[in-house]
Amino acid sequence: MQDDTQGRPTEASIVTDRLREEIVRGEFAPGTKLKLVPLSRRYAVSRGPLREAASRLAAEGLVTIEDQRGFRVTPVSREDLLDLTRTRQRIEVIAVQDAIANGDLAWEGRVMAACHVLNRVTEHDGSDAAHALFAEHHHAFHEALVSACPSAYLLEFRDRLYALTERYRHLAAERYQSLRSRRDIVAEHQAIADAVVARHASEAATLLADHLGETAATLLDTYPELFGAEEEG
Amino acid sequence: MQDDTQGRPTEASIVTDRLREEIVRGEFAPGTKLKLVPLSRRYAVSRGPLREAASRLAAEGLVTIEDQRGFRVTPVSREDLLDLTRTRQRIEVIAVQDAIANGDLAWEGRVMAACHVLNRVTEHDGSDAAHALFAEHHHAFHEALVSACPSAYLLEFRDRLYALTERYRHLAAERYQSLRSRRDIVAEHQAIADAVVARHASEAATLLADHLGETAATLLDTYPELFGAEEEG
DNA sequence: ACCATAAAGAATGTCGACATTTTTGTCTAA
DNA sequence: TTAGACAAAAATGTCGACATTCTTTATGGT
Repeated sequence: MQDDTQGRPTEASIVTDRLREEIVRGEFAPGTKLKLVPLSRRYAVSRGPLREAASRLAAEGLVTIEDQRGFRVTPVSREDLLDLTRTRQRIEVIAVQDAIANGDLAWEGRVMAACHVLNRVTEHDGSDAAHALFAEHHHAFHEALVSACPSAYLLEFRDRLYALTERYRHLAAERYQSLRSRRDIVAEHQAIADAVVARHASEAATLLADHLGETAATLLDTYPELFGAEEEG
Repeated sequence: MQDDTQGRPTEASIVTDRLREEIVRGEFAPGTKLKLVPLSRRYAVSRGPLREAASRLAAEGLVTIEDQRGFRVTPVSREDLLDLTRTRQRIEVIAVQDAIANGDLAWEGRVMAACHVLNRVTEHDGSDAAHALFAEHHHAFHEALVSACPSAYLLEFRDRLYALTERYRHLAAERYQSLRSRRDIVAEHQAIADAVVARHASEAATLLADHLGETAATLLDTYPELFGAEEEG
């Protein structure tokens, strides 16, 4: 839990954010040991702040602590992705229904705006920049959907689950250049946005849950061999 | 996320558990600054492991980080308790329904056993020891209820919410000696256990949600003045 | 060839010290 | 009396060094 009204952030906080982002981007293989000396060179900080960062990320589920053996990027597995997806479906459904019940007009605007931008930006080419842009706006869209949910606890949990899922996406996308399925992503997003703005709660819930489920299913049966035991780092 | 198969735990892990327990027990007033030098004396460790512990607890919501200003016990408020309770109702309801759908006979046994023990131990007197015993078995009972839920993510989130709620309970109980309401706690617990074991999912959900809601309501309107701005430490 | 054992190397965990920032306390001026 | 500025004190954040533990490699026996 971090305060918003902050002056200079601490090195530990900075490195936490950087490390989180790099893990989510899949730049460390799952199960990789987070060796503090190399990392301290990479980030130009000592091991102290790094330990803090790893400790925080451990509580978020991205890092695993093995006492006396240091830190490790949390492994991935088929079972974990299934549980993650199922949980995310449940949480996001609650959050979006909360948002539908509580959202005002400005919220509707944010949803439509984010959806529009996302549609225009959805994987025009396969470049890295395009993928990053997609990831950014995809995140913004899903964030907008639930942004009218009044529960801070629910939203925070949702954020964590989102980050964990993103890692799976990036891991798959990184290894297999083009992560494109036969789904019409634009149509899915548009349908969700429409249902949400029309305040059709149960329809929105179904669409959103299916959307999340489809993503996981695509990952799983397109790249089934990806999620087994992972090698050392 | 901590591994189970561990040899000697690290000082940071030990102190994390101790600090968490003390905060949950309400031994630090909400909003209190966690001054590291006094704490390092108290736990006989240096400030390094303490910073790690505080960092981990921050991700659990028990501690708040203010960069360059150190750590602080997360404040309490009426709004926070309401959000916490509402979220907990939703999460626990899902978890218990999962458990009902997936639990086997051994799980039923665990529920009945924990309920029985809890009934026999429910606040016989007002002593500290009795209260601690009640807290322990109350925790065990609610844990047993959801122990057949197969989702690790859901259970972990539930644990966090439970700990946060426990802090409110202890804070109120600490200040006001006898935390006894007109509720028949034993009957409530028994009804939940019965519904759960009978696999009456929606009835169990209602009973459980009401149980949690009642607890929060009791805290709020018995001790309304407790949850405002808290003093410095 | 294989396993157990032992030594060497590497990485972690912890501490104490230093620099910087925040906080406290005091004094002055309006 | 209050507000603001300045100095002193305290607390934080960060680093580098030491001891311990884990890991790897080498060694020797069966």
